[in-house]
Amino acid sequence: MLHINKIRENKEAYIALLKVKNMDASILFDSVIALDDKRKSTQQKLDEILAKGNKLASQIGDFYKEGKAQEANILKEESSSVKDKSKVLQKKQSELEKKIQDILVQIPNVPHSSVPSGKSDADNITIKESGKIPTLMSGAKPHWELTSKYRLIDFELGTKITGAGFPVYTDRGARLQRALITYFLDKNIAAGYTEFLPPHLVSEASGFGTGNLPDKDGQMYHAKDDNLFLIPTAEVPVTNFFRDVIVKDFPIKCTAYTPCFRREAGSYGKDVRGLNRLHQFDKVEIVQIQHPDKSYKTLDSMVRHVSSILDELELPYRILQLCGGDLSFTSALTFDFEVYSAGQQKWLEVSSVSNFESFQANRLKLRYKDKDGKTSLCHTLNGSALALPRIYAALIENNQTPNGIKLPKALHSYVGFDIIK
RNA sequence: GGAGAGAUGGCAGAGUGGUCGAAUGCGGUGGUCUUGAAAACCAUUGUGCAGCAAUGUACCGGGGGUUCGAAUCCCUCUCUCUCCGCCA
Repeated sequence: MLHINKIRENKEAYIALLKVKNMDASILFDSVIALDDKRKSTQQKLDEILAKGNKLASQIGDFYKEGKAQEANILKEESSSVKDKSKVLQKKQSELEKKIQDILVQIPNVPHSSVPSGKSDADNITIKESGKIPTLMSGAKPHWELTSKYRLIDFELGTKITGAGFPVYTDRGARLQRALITYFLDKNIAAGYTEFLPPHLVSEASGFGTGNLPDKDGQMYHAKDDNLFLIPTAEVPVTNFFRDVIVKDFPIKCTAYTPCFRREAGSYGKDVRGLNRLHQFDKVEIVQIQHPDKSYKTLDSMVRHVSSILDELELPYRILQLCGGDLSFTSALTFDFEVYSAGQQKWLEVSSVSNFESFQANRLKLRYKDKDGKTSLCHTLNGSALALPRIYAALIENNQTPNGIKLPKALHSYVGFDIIK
């Protein structure tokens, strides 16, 4: 959520920038500023009336102490009428506040000035390509055939016990999954992140804190009896650690492994085969809370960090800068990582690293104190490091040989074997 | 699941109708002292909104009510703790 004062200060610039997100904000901005003007003047009137009421009340108290009941009674009447007036204004005020809030939550984050315009993912800009796209042996297979050939994942068993999109990892397949989780966490810890293992269900309040509720509630699984939601990403619990917090030292760096649960309502068709799109998958997330002056440096460092992991896994990947049309509601600047999965000859998104600036922090009331003792909103950033299923898919597809699947060196000590035969 | 207790500032903890935005202690910050540090002592130390400021106003878990006046009384919701039961 944008802060009203920032909209006031940067109105024209924001309107121009939001055009990159294919949005015309001028009418919304004008109406929200007009409402806020009204809110301010109402607040002033209300404060005056309340001040009067407070004065009267204490005068009445004094009269009683002095035993002047009659004088007190006269003031009581006056006080009552003041109270009636204040009630009217208070109601008006809270209506104004609600209207303002209703508009503000509709406005997406302002994109960073470097974000290219564009309508869809087709307009994203490739800013880096790394690694060689492998030429596979003849008869190379997509991962859903490999997982069954080497008995790594049992999709049917998952369907039997739960439903489609809930795979069962078996034997070496399970060990590979667990190894990847540990490996990613270790890489993140080595980069200075502190590991957390948060709950996998969150309250409604947390859902609001990260903006998953009320807009995207159809995407989360809901345990209705207890009104808890299964997390769609570790970002939800971890970011909510910092709800109503005043930060003392920057940066705060968190990493967390969690399973992620997504209903994926409305998505169907091509991309759902194998590991490409699941209802439950594992992901290791990185989150940073940073001073506004440093958040873009931090974003770069997070991009480099994710790159270094993919380098070490010897996976070919490319980094895309998302165009305005593909940028999420909350993000100011996002880099997507895609790995090339040679068996299906496709680029698969495995990470999305974003700077949300103060957009999330405003809703969370996540602030810091500057040197003058003023409180200001922090910047929040997050990214996947990394999402497991598509990494898994690319790893086994790209490394398939006639003799089996050869795992990259970095994983040997984690998995306990170097080839899957 | 049954019974009870509670929710106050960064933390601990007083306050049961009117100088309470809130005692006191701890912690934090600044200072005095010291070669330096510790100790001691002094001062300072919540957040939002409006205002250039002075200041005003709101906030004692959330919402509602009683009253001229509520942290304090009433209703309601949420959460936490203790005991019992069940249980990984």
